[in-house]
Amino acid sequence: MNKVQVLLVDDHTLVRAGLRKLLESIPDVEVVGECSDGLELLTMAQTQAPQLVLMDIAMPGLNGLEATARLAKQWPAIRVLILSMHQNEEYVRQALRHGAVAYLLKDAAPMELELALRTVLAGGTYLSPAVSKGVLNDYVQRLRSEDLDADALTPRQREVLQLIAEGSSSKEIARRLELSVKTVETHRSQLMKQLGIHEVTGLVRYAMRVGLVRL
Amino acid sequence: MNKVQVLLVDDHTLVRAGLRKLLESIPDVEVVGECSDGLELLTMAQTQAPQLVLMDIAMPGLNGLEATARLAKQWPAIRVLILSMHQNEEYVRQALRHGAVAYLLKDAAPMELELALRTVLAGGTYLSPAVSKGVLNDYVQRLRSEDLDADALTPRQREVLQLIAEGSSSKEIARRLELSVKTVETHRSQLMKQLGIHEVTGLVRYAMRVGLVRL
DNA sequence: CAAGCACTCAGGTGTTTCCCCGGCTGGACT
DNA sequence: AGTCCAGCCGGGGAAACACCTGAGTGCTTG
Repeated sequence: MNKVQVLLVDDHTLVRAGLRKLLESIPDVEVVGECSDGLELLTMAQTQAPQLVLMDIAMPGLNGLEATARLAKQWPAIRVLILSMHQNEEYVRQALRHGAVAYLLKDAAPMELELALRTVLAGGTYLSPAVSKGVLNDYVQRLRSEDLDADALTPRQREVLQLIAEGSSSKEIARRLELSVKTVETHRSQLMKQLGIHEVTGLVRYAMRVGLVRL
Repeated sequence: MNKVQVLLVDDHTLVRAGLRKLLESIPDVEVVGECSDGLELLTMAQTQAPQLVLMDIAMPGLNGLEATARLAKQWPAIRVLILSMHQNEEYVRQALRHGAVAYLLKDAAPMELELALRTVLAGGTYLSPAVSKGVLNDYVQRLRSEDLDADALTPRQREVLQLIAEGSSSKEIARRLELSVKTVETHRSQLMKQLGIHEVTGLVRYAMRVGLVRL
């Protein structure tokens, strides 16, 4: 049975050494190389052809996020596990967006590393608990804040708002709802006044926040 | 030390009895009443004044979701834990939106109940692992699907699109970016042509999908 | 070097919004 | 009976937008 070949990327030598030990303590894992920055990774990825890359996010030169993006473009088969100190949600978003399949916090429990590895190899995505908790809370928070203000609207207003947010012009809305264009415009104005919003774009964002339209 | 007073709502007598046993096996928990539907709950909430309500989602008459919403309006201090067979994401959304603080699957491990209770009493929100996993996957999925098409845009276009989606008019954008209004309008047109979108609203939705602007 | 592309700007035309004003109905709650 | 409010409709005008053609710059890439 083949071992999983992992490439290690971190600018701190000592950290790298520690991670290597940790990785090698996991059965079926083989560290095939180490790099100290993103550029080095890009060349080494070619020669070593690892299945996995475990990479720090903060590095001089080409940082982990950028490196992930480029790697994903050139060798999409290589899975990237991001290692980071911050559970900053923006970083997480960026990482995932750039194709990372895991986001591990540096203060995670050692066995998390193995867990993440296994999850990733099984085709999944792993986020450190603290991170995923943040994501979940965000999600919940958003849902919570919704209908509180959404029921400030009358049924008709909701209906019109939804059509607006879906991209219909006043004329189209009038046709669909069998109303006069003027009436639709009145609803529009009312909506804007009540919500304190003065552009269509704001209406769309509002409609999405309250769940009237999906992404 | 006072016990936590819990009200149990489920239309199946046997299920109710089982849950009661389960709850009573948890220290510091006291079941102060049982109801078989939402309407009954609304009256009993008054007389029993429980801190917690553990409620099935599927019930004749007033279902769990509706009941949660009404309860939240009248007695916002009472925390509702939803019990459900389905991990249907829409149900979860609805439940949370209506003010539920937990969403438990009926096939969860018994100790999950205690865990959920403690989490909720500590002011948190609890979702069964299978549920939160779904939520997370959704989140990740969305982020993934994004930049695939987002990098079809040039930096300038992204910049303009973001400002549009944030509610700026062409004039404002021109001022901020120190461009002519005409140039901004050109970018607008280009964006629309490239993306096959013909209204501002569509641009906003697109911008949100690709994560250029937040809700 | 030529081609391609991002980016810049302009003129012009028709449409759509946005916001102001006004008025009329019917149902609900007091 | 009176008031409140959702819903309906209109005129009119300034601003913004959508769509078009055309054009000049500079950088990159084959």
